[in-house]
Amino acid sequence: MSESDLPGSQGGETLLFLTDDQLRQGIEAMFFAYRGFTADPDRILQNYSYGRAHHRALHFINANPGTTVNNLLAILGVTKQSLNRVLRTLIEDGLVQSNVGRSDKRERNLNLTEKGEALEQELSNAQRVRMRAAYRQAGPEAVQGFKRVLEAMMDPEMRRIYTKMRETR
Amino acid sequence: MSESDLPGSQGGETLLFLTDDQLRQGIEAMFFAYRGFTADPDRILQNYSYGRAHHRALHFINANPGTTVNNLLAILGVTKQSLNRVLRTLIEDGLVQSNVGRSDKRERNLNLTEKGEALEQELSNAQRVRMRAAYRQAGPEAVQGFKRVLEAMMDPEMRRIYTKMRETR
DNA sequence: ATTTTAAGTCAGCCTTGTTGACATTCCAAG
DNA sequence: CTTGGAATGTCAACAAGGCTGACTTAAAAT
Repeated sequence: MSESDLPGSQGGETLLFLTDDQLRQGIEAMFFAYRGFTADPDRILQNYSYGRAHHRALHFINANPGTTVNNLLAILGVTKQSLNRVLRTLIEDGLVQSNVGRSDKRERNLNLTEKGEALEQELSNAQRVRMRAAYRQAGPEAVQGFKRVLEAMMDPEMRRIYTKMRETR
Repeated sequence: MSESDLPGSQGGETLLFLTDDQLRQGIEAMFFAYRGFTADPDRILQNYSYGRAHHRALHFINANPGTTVNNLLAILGVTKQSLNRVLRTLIEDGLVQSNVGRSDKRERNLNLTEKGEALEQELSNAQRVRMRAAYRQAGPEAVQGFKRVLEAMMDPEMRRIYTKMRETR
């Protein structure tokens, strides 16, 4: 309404889809989809009386074995007190192992134990099942686009971290 | 690793992109992108000492003028106690108006006041700026795919609500 | 007349985020 | 060798926003 009553397309750079309503739809799609995205792990976590924060820690320790606390803080974007609370219970419960760094003994290298890997697997399996179904339903080209838009939506620093992680895999 | 070493594409139904690593990348993309998605409104909300919950209420009242509390509960997927806490402050602060229903006097019809519309505009403007930039960067085909995957990721009931809202617009 | 529904409220609990203060350990620079 | 600063961890207190359970009021439906 407020812009772009322009009709037609000009191949790859249309403005047609940038009406406020189209953008609102995208916003709502993100909202509803994110709920689905977290629903399955959330259900599983209840059985262990853990929360989403525990899942995130498990996920990124698994993705970056031997990572330090500081690095994890940068990825998760929370305070160290917040992370520490979660990390402590995971260590106490024997899901995460924290080893003093070899070169710098102030640092802690974090790794999943077998038990930790098992839960991480259970959680990400559930999440992958939904992702796989969605990908299959939407088709390969859609998946390309999906990732392109999500990447463009990230804060630059997060995109940097995201890109680095996918490279070292 | 666990499936699909099949090479090549078969036009629209490949399995190539469904490796666990590809799926994990999608999961991480969702995580990092959602942070970007909420970052701008979150910053604004601090100035008013409101939270994300207030934003969601404002958004969906704006999108469904005259909606009832029950309807809003279904959309947001929270308990009425949770919603009521947020709604009460918005009504007290004069952002939302609650009117007894005409046909059914048990119901309350919720609408934004001018003040409420102003804040909703400020918030969704900030969010749209980022969406618009991301859309433009990714291109129109990508946006199509983005929405297709997100829709496929929703719980069926949420997809129903999402679809209905976009129709009545 | 009774039951059900919509809305609201009170109390209490949990998770997960925040600040601020402070201790410890240890690297590195002066 | 000492000292400054970085990395880690911990304590306390607090807030937002979820949750459950119990209960009231008003109005609609049966």
